[in-house]
Amino acid sequence: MKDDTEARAARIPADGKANVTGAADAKGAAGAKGAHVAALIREMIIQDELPPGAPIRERLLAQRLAVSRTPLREALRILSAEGLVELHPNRGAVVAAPSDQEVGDVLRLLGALEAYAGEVACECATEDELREMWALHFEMLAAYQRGDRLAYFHRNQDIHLALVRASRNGALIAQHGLLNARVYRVRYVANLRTKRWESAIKEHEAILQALERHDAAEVARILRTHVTLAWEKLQALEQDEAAVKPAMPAFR
Amino acid sequence: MKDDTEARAARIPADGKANVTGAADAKGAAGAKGAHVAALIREMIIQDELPPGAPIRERLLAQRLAVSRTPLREALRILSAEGLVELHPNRGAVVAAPSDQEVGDVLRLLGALEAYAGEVACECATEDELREMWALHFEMLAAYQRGDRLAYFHRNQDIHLALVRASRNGALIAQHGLLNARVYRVRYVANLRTKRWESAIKEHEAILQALERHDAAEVARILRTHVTLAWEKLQALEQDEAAVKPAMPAFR
DNA sequence: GCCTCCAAAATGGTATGCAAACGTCCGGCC
DNA sequence: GGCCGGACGTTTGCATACCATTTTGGAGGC
Repeated sequence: MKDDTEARAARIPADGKANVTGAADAKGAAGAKGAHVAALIREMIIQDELPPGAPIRERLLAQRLAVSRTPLREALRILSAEGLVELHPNRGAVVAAPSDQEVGDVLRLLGALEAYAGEVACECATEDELREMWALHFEMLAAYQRGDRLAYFHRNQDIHLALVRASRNGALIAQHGLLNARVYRVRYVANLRTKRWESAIKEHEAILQALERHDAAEVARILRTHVTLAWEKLQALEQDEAAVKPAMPAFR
Repeated sequence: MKDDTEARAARIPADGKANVTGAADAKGAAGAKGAHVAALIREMIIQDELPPGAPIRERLLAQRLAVSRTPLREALRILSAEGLVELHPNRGAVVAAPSDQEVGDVLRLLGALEAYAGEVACECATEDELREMWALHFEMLAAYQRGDRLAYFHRNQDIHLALVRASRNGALIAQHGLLNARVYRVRYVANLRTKRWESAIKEHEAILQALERHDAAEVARILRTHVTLAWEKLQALEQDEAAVKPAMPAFR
């Protein structure tokens, strides 16, 4: 078996080809090979080809990506700064496996960021931007009607991305993209497993309506909790499962 | 003249030795030589030894830091991800020289982050943490009385750092540290040049009092604007100067 | 049978060498 | 005199080779 990752079940398909999270590599972010390799590995991590906790063997991965170890190592340093991999000195790199605590921290932070973005967007979003958000919202509704959870998830992400972009704050957009990449996989899984389609749609509608009303406080209020809700529901769900089967080993 | 940076006037002295910004290198942040070099360069940038816009010559800087080019290049990739240097493919690296727009973006984002941290701290800050913040506040007052702008600036930073830490959100603390590093120098200069000592102190008092009252909304409201105020005042000041001497070349 | 210690293999870390790209400078040409 | 073009030097980018550290397998002793 040459490519053992092919067998993984939890593979996350992306309907686009790359830059799934909208991680906007800022202006001077480099265009060297190392940055390109970093993007490749980032996608591999997000799509669960490199699952959390997996050790990264430099020589192996380098020859799989058909590059030398030097650019690969540069890529790992970049991803480490982004929080997607953990570097253990003299002991190699592993794909970051954030604890529940850390995931919660990042999600709460994301919620605060989006809330702020929403407040700013209330003041400065254009008609076109609002229209585009509504369009994405309806595409999301369409995916909901068809039961297409993947498309639903991506339109959902697109809406949040559009909202953040409407803030016109480059630093905010970049930070949001980075943090989003760190929890992308968790949110995807949470989206698949929880049953809260309807409430999320209602919240989105409320957000967009509040945006049109320029009701910044309301936008912020909803976004704060909206971002973390799916995850909290998933945690509750897992606790229930754990209560049913307490003998399950700590597999995380 | 061998070391031309020695002659710079705007050198920023740090009374501690390192980690001036409290940039908390997160858990798995690597302990290899590359990360160490990155920390060195970060300090050099923050302390204005490497001024914004300065090109970074790999061989030169490598031998000055007594390391080879490989770890130095890794360090540059890290700093690029942090937004402190810009990498131009095949054309080298330069110290990031953020535009006024970008500085404003980062500062507004920082304000939003601290506001959120303040809200959380309202709920979960301990008595000890509050006492420590008051202690730092009084140290800041002492520096104010002595006219020691450097100590004042550092105690000021310490207070904000303590506030963010009180949020107990690792991701928030880390992001705050990174963003803070990007505007550290600007804020230092703004602190030196503007005359708003008193109002800043009043605001800090109001923040701490609101914290004790668990008045999250008030804490957030003040912090939002507090962070950007010094910078805005500096911009107004520079515009006045520009109005007086309009013939000044575009020197930043 | 288990623990400990040692050695060898593998892995990450660093340094250096080579190739390609960019900027610059000088000379020729219009 | 000004402009264009080519050659040179410098600098970055990548790859490979070497070194240090860790880990793992096994053999010996308790």
